[in-house]
Amino acid sequence: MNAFVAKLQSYVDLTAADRRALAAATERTRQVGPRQSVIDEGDEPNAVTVILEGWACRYKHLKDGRRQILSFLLPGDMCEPSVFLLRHVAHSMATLTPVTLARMSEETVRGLMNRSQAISDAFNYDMLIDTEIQREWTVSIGQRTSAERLAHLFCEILERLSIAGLIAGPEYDMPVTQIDLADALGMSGVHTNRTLQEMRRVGLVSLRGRHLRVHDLQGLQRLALFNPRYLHRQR
Amino acid sequence: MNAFVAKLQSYVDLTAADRRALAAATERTRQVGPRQSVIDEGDEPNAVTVILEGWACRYKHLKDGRRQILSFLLPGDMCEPSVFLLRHVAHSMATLTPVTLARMSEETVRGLMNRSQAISDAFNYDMLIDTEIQREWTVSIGQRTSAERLAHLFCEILERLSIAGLIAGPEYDMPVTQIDLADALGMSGVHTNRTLQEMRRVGLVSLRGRHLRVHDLQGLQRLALFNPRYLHRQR
DNA sequence: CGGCTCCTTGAGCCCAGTCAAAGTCCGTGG
DNA sequence: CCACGGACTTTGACTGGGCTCAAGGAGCCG
Repeated sequence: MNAFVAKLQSYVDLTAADRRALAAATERTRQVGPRQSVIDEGDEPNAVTVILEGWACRYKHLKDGRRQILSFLLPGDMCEPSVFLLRHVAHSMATLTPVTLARMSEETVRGLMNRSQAISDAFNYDMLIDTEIQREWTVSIGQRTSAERLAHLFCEILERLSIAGLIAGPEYDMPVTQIDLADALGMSGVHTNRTLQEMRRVGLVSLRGRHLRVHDLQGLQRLALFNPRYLHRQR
Repeated sequence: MNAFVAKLQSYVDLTAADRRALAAATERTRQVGPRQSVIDEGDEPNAVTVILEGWACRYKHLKDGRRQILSFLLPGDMCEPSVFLLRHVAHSMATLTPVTLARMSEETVRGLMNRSQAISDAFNYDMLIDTEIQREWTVSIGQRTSAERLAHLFCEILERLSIAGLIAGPEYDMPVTQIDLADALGMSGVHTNRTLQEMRRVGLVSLRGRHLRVHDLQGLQRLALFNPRYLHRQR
C-alpha cells in the first residue's frame, strides 16, 4: 500500500475494493529528479498529481522575482482532487528531492468518486486539510514572529509526517535550503539563518545537513503556539 | 435568484432544476446583526453556511490575543461545502455587517451533489477558488510590502464583487475598520492608517466612511502586482 | 452633551532586511 | 587523492520599514 492510500485510509474507512481501486489508479508512476518543475503557472491541469515518495512544494513567483512557497508536499499528498475543473493553475509546483509521482486523469478521479462515497469523502477531506494548512500559514506569516514561524513549520511537518506514519521519533530529513525556508515563511535568508542558530543555541531544535532534530518538543510547540487540532488527526 | 445561486451559475451551466434546487436549499434564511459570531473555533460543523447578503470574515485568534483575519466573505460566498466531514472547525467566523445567511444540512448538500454533477462541480469549483484566494493572501503577507498588500486586497475584492455582479463602477462599500484591515494584512493599525493616507495622497484610492473609491485602477493593479487570473473569472 | 468607537498624529525604537564577503561542504574530474 | 567550482551557510555592518506607546481629534448615537 503506497503512502497515498495509507493517508486516505487514515481519514475514512475504505473497503478493500476502495483500496485496490486507489492503488490501481496510482500504479503507473513517474520518477522526477530533484529541483524539477512539475506544474507551471498557467498550465492547463489535465490530471491530479499525487506524490508517492519525496518532497515537493507549491509556490508562486511575482513578476519582479520574489517567490513565496505556499506549501510543502510530502509523500501521500495530492494536489486538489478537483483541479481539472480549472482552465489553468495559478501556481507552480516543483520537486525538492527525487520524487515518485502518479497522475490520475479526470476520468479516473471522477470514476473513483462516483464509485465510492468513502473515496469521495476522503478526497474532500484531504482538500479540507490542505486548506486548513494554508490558513495556518496565513496566520503564521501574518502574526507569528520569525522564531515562532520556524517553530510552527517544524511542528506542522513533524505532525504531518507522524500522521502519515513516516517517522517514529522527533526528527526527520528536511530536504530544503535555508532560502527555501525563508521563502516559505516570508523572511530573508539571512534572518532565517540567524533565527535557526538561536533556536539551536537555546536547545529547541537543530537543523544540520538537511536533517532536523527536535530536542525539546514541548518547548517548540509552546514557542510556536502550535495546536495540532487544525490538522485533524483521526483516532 | 439569490447571490449564491448567481455565483454558482457563473461557474458552470446549471439547469433550471439545479437552480430551483439550490434556491430551495437556501430558502430559509436567518438574519444576524453586525459583529456577531457565527461559528466559533472548536464547534462541530453541522451545516454549510452560505452568506446571502452582507459581509463576514473568517479569522483565528492566538492564545495571547493576536488575531489573523483569513478571508472576507461576500454575498454569495459559502463555507467549505464538505465541512461536515470534520469533527470540529479550526477557525471562527463572524459578521462584519448585518448578514442574511442560510444553512444547508449535510443531508441537503449530499442530496444536491448526488442529484446533479453540475452542482457538485460548482461546489468544488467554489472551494478551489476559496483556496486560491487563501494562497494569494499567503503571497501578499509573505512577499508584498504594506502598500502592495492593501492595493492587492482592494483589487481582489473589487474583482470578486464584480464577478458576482454586485457592483458596476470602481468603488464599493468596505464595511471594515482599519484594525480589521490590519489584522487581515498582518500589519499594525497605525501603519495601515499611514499607508492608506499615502495611497490617498498619490491618488490611487480613497477609503473614507467605509466606502472605497478607486481613482486609478491600472495604477492600483500595477502597485499590487495584481493578476486576476487566480480568481478564475469565467466568460 | 457625554461617551463610545474609530481615525490620526508624533516620537522613539527594534526587528528584520540588504549588501557584501568569508567560510563550509560536497561532487566532479584530473 | 587532491584541486576546483558551485551551492549553500555563516558572519558583520548598516539601514529602514514597520511596530509600540501614547495622546489628541472626529464622528456618531443615545
